Amino acid sequence: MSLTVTIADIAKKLNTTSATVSRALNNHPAISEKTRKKVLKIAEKLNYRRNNVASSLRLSKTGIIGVIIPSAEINFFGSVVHGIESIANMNGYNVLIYQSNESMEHEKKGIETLLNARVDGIMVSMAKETIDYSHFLEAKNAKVPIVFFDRANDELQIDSVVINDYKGAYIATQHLIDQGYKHIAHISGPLHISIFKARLEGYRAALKTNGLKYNKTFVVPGDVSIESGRNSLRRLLKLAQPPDAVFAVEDFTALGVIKELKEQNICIPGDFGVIGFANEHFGEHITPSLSTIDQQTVNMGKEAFNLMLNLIKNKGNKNNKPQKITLEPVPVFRDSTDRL
Amino acid sequence: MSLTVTIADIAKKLNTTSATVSRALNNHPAISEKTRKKVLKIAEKLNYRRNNVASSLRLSKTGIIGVIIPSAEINFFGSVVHGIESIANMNGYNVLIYQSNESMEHEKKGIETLLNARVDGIMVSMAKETIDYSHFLEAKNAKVPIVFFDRANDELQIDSVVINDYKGAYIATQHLIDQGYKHIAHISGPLHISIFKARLEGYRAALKTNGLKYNKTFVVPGDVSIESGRNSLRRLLKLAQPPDAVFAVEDFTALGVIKELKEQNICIPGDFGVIGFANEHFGEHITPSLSTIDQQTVNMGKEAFNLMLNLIKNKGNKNNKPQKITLEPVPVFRDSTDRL
DNA sequence: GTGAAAGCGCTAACAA
DNA sequence: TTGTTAGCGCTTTCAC
Repeated sequence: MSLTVTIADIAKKLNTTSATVSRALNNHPAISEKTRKKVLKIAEKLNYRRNNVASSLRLSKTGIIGVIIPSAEINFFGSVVHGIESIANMNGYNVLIYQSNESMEHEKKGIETLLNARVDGIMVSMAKETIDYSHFLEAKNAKVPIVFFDRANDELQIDSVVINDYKGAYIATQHLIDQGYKHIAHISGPLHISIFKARLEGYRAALKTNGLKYNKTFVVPGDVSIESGRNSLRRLLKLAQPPDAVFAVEDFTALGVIKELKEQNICIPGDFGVIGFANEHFGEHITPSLSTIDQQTVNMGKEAFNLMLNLIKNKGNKNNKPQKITLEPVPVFRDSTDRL
Repeated sequence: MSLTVTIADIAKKLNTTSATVSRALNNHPAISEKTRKKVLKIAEKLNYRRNNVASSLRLSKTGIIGVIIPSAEINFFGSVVHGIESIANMNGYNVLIYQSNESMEHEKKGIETLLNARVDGIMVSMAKETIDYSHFLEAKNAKVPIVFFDRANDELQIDSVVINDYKGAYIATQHLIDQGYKHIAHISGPLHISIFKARLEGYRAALKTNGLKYNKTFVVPGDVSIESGRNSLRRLLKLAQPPDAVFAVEDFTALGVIKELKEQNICIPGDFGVIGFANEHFGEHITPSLSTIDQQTVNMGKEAFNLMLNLIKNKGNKNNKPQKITLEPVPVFRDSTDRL
C-alpha cells in the first residue's frame, strides 16, 4: 500500500490519464459526467488527497495568507486573528501566524519566512520596535500583497485598516472632561507608530475644543506596558501641579496607572479618573472596572482580509492610491471614570 | 526584470548549473569555497529567494506544523501557541493555526485542510464538542505525526501533554483547608471532559485525606463561565448550611463567584475563600487578586512541540506505546484565599 | 471529451 | 568538485 495516492494512481486504475483525473477532480467543464463520477468514486476509495504543495507549485499560488502579530498572548491580536481566520477559511485560504514579539528583527525574519513560503499575501500589525520599513517594501517589490491592520504606517503606500484613533482619543478625553476632571494628562505610546500619534492628537484636540490649555509636562512618553503606566504616573504625581485624570494610550498602561494609584491610596474615580484604549478583557473585571475605547477587533480582521482579497484579485492595483479603511471607535465607559 | 529569480537564473549568470547553485546555497560539503562565494554573491545581487514550495515538493516535507485550537481569543491557547511557536521557529518550523471554535465539524475540516497542505505534523487541543475521533485516526493513518495538548483523549494511542489536573485540584483544596476554611464547595465543569472530572476527584481526595466529609450538595455543576459561577454561588448560599469557601473549576467561574460575593457584601478572604484554576491573566489584576493553579502554558507548548519533533525524527515510532507527558500544576496563591 | 507532453523550481543519485 | 538527468504531483495547452 503506497503512503500517498496520486492522480496517476487513480488514472491507472481507470485506464485513463492524469489530465482527465485532474479535470474530474477540479470540476472542469469539459468532462463527461460519467468519468467524473468514476474518478470521484475511485478517489474516495483510495482515500486520495490532493497534494496542495504540487498544486501550489504548478499554479504559483499557495492559498496561504501570512499574518504577523506582536503576540498571540494579547487579547486584541488574538481577536483580530479570529476575525481574519473566520473569513479567510470561508474564502478557501489558510492562515499562517508569525509572532514578532514586538521585535523588529523577528518581524524581518517573519517577512522573509513568509515570502519564502510563497504565501499569497501578508497581513501585519507592526512591532513596537519597528523603525525601519525596508522589509515591508521588500514584500511589496516581490509583488506580494501586503495589508496593515491597527499598527500601520501611512507613508508606505500600503493598504490598511485602523480605527479612528484620533476620534477615539477625542471621545476618551471629552469623557474625562464631562466627568468634571480638570487637569488631564496623557501617557503616550511610541509616536512613530501612527495610531499612537493620532491618539495624542485627539487628546490635544479635545482639550482645545474645551478651552483647556495644553500642558507639555502632562504628556509622558510610555511604551505600552503596565510598568510604563506605573512609572509615568509616578512622574506625573511629582509635578508641582499634578493632574487629576489620565487618558492612557492603551489598557495595560491604564492598568499600571490604576495599580499605582491604589498603592498610593488615591481614590478612583473620586479623586482621579482613568481611561484606557483597546477594551482588553481584563478591564471589565478589575476594580474599579476600566473605562476604555473598543476597537472592533473581529470586524477589523474581516475588513483587513477583504482588502487583502481585493489586492489578490486585482493583482495589486498599483495605479490606485492605497486604500485606508477607518473603523469607528466604540466608547465603553465603566467605573474608573464614573464620578457623577 | 523577472518577477521571481530561480537557481537556474543564477546558474546562467555564472555559466554553471542549477545543481551547483543548489549545493552552494544549501552549504553542501562537496562544493568549493570559491564557487560558494560566487553563488552567494549573485544570489544576493539578484535578490534570490528560495521557493519553498518547490523545495517542499521535492523533499516531501514542508517545514510546517499545523496547530488546531478551540479559539485564539482564549488566553490559555494563545499562550500555548506562543510556546509552540517560539521553539518551532528555533527549529526551522513554521506554525499554521486552525481554529475549531469548539466545533467538531470545524475540527474535522481543519485536519483535512492540514493534511492537504502536507504539514509535517499536527498538534491539537480538542474541541469541547468532539465525541467522534475518526479524523485524528485519519491523520495517523496518513502517517502524519499528531500530538495532543491539554484536551487529550487517552484511548487513541496518541502522544500528549497535559497537566496533572487531579493534583492541581488537590493542591487547591488543601490550600483552602490550610487557610482554615471548613466547608468547602466545588463548582465543577462538564464532567464528560476528563480534565474536569479529574479536578472533581482531586477535590474529593483532599477532603478525604483531611477527614472532611464529602457533601454532595456542595458540588454544583457549572459550564465554565462567569455566569455559572454567579448562579452556582447563589445556590450554595441558599443551603441551610452554606460553605465558607469555593474551589472553582477554572478562573472565569471563580470570577463569577467573586463578583457575586462582593455584591452580597461577603468579605473575601475573611468570610469566604475562593480559588480558581488556569491562571488567566485577569486574576492578577482583580480585587482581591485570585488564587489559582497555573498550567505552565508556555512550557506545555514547548513540551508538546518536543514530542512532535521526536515523532518527526523517528518517523512515528509505532513500536513504542504513546508518550504522555504530565506537567506539574503550579500553585499561585494570592489574596482571595489569604486569611492567615 | 480525452490524451500527450511540458513544466512549475528544486534536489539528489549517478557519472565524469 | 561539478554536470547530467530525472522526477516530486499537479495543471494546462495543444492536438485529436
